[in-house]
Amino acid sequence: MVRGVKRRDYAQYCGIARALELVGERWALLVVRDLTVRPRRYTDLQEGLRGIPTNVLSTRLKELEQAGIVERRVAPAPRRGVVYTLTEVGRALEPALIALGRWGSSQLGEPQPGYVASPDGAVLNLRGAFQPSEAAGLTASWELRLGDTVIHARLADGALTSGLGPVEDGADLVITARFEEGEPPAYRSFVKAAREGRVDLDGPRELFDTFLRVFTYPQACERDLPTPR
Amino acid sequence: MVRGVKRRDYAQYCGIARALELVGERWALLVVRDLTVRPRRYTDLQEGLRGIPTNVLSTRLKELEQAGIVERRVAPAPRRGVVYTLTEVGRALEPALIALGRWGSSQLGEPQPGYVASPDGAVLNLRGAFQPSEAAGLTASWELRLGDTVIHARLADGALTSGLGPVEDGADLVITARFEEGEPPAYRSFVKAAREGRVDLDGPRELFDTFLRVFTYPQACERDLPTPR
DNA sequence: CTGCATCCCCTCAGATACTG
DNA sequence: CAGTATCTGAGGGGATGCAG
Repeated sequence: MVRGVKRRDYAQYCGIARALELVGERWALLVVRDLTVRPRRYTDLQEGLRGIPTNVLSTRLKELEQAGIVERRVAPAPRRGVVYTLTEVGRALEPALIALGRWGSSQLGEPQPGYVASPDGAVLNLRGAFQPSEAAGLTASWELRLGDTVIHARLADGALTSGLGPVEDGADLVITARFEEGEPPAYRSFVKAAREGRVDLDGPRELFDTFLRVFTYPQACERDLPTPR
Repeated sequence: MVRGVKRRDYAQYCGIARALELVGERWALLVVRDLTVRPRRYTDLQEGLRGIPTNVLSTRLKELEQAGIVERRVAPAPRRGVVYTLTEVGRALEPALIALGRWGSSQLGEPQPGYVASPDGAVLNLRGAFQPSEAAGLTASWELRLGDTVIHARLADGALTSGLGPVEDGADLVITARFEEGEPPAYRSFVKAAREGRVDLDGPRELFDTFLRVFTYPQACERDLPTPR
């Protein structure tokens, strides 16, 4: 073992290797994903990341805090407790998350039984599906309803803001997905439903076509999930 | 354990989670990084990823091939052997690699003793440093010499092509870094040398300033910088 | 309740030796 | 050159305990 090199380091002076050292551990980027959308408490994260062992979540949060990516704060009077947020450094990971989500979405097969979908994941996948070139100059707002999950997307002269919850002062178009049995409330499922016409619209129909152009991409590289060995 | 969910899966119907299932294992994205720049043999990869255990490299390559990211081919007559390349799906990971590298570069400290730098990593980090807005409409070519590593970058009306080796029919400007003792031939070290004037130029000086504008981003702890000759 | 810490178990990574 | 075989230990998965 060379001096100055911790065992789990890659020992490469490279941005990609450094990124993987900091957020390459298991579950780490999913923690960042959820915190990118909104601040969360420990138990919120446990729910959004269903299946994460409590000791792993605890360890990741400490490591991410140590790395200056996550901030741990004690919440004020009503609903006291601990709230985790991203630092500026942590928020700077969003482009990487979006790029990974863009690629991974193209590699999603059919939802497996037992698969879940977190609202935070849906927001990030929406942002990954966004096609700026199709949105140039547009101004409009949409409200997407994926089961209990409500997402807003607003274009102001082609610039996107998006997040959880409804659009303030009403969306131009509300799109409610009619999910089938067992279909998780993921963004990908929402797009599938929209393409197949399994949606209810409240607003001008042409804005629905605009939505499909601006917030989806051709699912060229589709493939099935590998069969368990 | 729920049916249909392998133990190491995240069991989330989310593009980011899917990406991490496919390329989130240790060393996996670094293998893809090296293959993004050029096809490589097994031993090439071992050298570029110094420190990777041979059984892990072997396992990762099989997994990546299984996932349709990497292709294994037997090379033709001269220099027979096995050559690994990326598939279309694998090449589609480049934006994610670049985004991760951009972020990770901002988190790189001083090079630790024992750290190495692969030529392939330098190319990807160059692409991550590229600022399209600063390059709009520009046409020019640079050759960067980082020790034994030679990188070319060519702008054609603002569009970048880059890779290893010199520019065909000569670069407009050749920039040779004068590295200090122990400084690894990484892109970040090259930028540092350039900013501190530790470079030799062969070509018009104004193209050097253009290079700094187009291929670097502000890094922490910037100070007044001496001008190179 | 929330926010962890501790336990055991087992998988996978690290290191090294060896082979078609 | 392109891996396989084997051993060991770190770290993740899962259940449980417990303090504020």
